[in-house]
Amino acid sequence: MPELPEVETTRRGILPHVCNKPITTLVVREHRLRWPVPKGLGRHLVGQTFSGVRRRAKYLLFDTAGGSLLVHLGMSGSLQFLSAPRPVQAHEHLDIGFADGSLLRLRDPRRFGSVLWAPAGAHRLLSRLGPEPLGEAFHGEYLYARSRGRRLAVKAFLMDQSIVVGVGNIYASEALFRAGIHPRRAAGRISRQRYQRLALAVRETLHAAIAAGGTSFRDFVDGSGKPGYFIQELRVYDRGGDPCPVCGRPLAQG
DNA sequence: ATGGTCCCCTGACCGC
DNA sequence: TGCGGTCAGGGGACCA
Repeated sequence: MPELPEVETTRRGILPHVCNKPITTLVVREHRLRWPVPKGLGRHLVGQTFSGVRRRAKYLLFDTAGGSLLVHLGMSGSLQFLSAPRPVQAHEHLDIGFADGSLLRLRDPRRFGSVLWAPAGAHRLLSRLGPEPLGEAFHGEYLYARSRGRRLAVKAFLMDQSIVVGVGNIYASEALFRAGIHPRRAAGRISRQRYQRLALAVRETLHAAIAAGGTSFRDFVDGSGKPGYFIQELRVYDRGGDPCPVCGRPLAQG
């Protein structure tokens, strides 16, 4: 499931291939994603070029002169750049074709992803997002302040995209483990000092995952079809029952 | 405002 | 080997 490192890996993989090339076609084979793919999307894209590809939270924004294509990979989505067309396989729902014959193809078996249009780069879905975990606004003091009075589990708190973006199940588990915080502890009952360790652990975990090209759990591949290798570095995610890397006792589920 | 539940969907997994 | 049931999982919508 693509979280921040996987989305960032995707962005870096396709960025050199899709910018400043005239868009000639949009083919939508399946409109039924998380939200319907907008009918008028082709009118926004065809004849334009992408001037850049940005990431905000787990969203990719493909910028054009008139607005941005907004792509979320959901649980099972991946984008692949193809230098020439190749036969369409199952779950390959959408192609953006360029003048040189190359194309960008979206595959998403579970269709929890979304492809939307954001006029002027703004969209309702982007408006309530918290700070980027690798940016300056995210730090221990921030987490401490936002968590006061909150009774939900710290893991759910960390996965709340209005608190901090990009952290999902995998990296929440890993960061909490690295910080030595139990995932079910109430967010409001964790000390300032521990939140400082947690903020650091989130940053370190995400940086390491990006450096490894993301985590290929199930079937994540980057923009050129290559898997990521961070799965080899996961210490606790999906390892319920395995021995704890620190104390040797069996890890609990979730 | 907060927190809990439901739902979208497919593939993996399990028991028979 | 085949088949039906169950469940995960991002995150918005909805409800108490």
